[in-house]
Amino acid sequence: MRAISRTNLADDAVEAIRSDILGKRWAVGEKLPNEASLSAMLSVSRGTVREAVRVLVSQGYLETRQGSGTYVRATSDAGRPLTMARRASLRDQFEARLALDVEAARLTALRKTPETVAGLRRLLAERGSYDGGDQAAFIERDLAFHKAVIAASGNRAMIEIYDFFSASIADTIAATLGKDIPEPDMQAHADIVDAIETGDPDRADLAVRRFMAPVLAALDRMILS
Amino acid sequence: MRAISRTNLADDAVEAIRSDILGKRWAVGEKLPNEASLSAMLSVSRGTVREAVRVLVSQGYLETRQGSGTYVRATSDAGRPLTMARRASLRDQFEARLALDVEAARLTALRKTPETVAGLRRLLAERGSYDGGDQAAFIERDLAFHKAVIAASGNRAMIEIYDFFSASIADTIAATLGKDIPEPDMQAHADIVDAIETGDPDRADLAVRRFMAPVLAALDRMILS
DNA sequence: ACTCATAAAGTCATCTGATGACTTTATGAG
DNA sequence: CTCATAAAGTCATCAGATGACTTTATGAGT
Repeated sequence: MRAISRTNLADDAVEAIRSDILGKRWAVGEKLPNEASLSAMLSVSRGTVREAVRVLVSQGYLETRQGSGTYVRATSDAGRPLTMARRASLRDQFEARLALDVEAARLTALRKTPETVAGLRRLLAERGSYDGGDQAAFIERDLAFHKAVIAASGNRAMIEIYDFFSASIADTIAATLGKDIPEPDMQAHADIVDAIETGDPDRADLAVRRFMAPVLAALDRMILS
Repeated sequence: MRAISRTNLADDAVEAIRSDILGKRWAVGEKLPNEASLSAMLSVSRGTVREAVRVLVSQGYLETRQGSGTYVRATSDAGRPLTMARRASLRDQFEARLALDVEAARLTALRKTPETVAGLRRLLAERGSYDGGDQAAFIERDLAFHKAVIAASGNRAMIEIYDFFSASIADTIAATLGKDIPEPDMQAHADIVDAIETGDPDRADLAVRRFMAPVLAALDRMILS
């Protein structure tokens, strides 16, 4: 079955370069390697590099100057194309995420393979439990797990929406709150994977809701206080 | 130093093709001439055509299928500035909508007031049943009802996401399929309102899923055929 | 006639190589 | 030291070829 067959070099190149841009590999105004170098770095032809670069130019990330080079115009997609639900409250954003998390878990349960389940368990092991150390890193590992559940559903629309939200939320959380948000424990995470493994969408649904309930409750307390 | 230095064939090609799309030269779902033909029509090389087409794909106007051709995905730029999940398949988009519909119904059930329920009943009455008349108008009335359910949840994030999808999907549905998609009947709609009125989120959840099931089944049949 | 596996044709995906246009840098005469 | 000019670097565009995938045409077998 198809699911996440990315068979498209140019799109891969777009994401690779965009990722480097968002990761501040090059500063704003800085020049990228020339087309031949990018071609070698990404192991694709120069024509494919050009297709990728032109997409990023059309999206405002890059700028090309003939005879000179290709330059970074923006290292963040903040103000850019998605003026969306960013102004929505944190509570609203979490609820939207919950909607995606639940449905993705249901779909993943229906479409799971032994490989996807094994992959989720591996990510969960890598995530570990929060030991009070680097919080940002832990949140990142945690998000990686949840994004993997979405990805396993094979639904591109949900993947993209979730990506948008996770970036936005990570932003908000990091800056405004820090603590006070209860981190669902290992067992709650494992329950989701177990439910997916059974292939029962209703169980997967329930596991995700149980997982998110404490977080939403904590948000309500913060809003009321 | 000119600001309007149009000396860029690929950008010219993008605008030429986009203009033809917005001008409805090709309907949604219709196939464009192949790359060689476009190359000849625009008097540019095939590589330049590919760069232009890829930009339009990234912006949600077109869709390419290897071995088959390039197809129009949307003939309007209404939904901008969300360049997001437009490339997802129709099935994926419906699944994402289902996720929002279900969660919104749950939240609405929890937060309902007599006024919101009355408002939904009124919209449902206005919608009526499909009598074989103006299809676009009916779809619009139908969407109005579902958007009202989302709106009643009070969740701004979901409202905005839903708006984005409904524009995109209305586009696609109207042009590509027309019939063959079963329209859930009056009773299924009424069941949702009834479930919301009870205030039981699980019942609301179930009512929405029952409502959408036939549509998804129909989509599967179309995909398989 | 009808079904269905298979061949053939059509189309996008990608690579390689080459030429032109424009910009930046190096050069050297004055 | 200045500055016109050559040289080098880089993007813009084209042409041709091969591979991968999809759609359509074909024809044997029933």
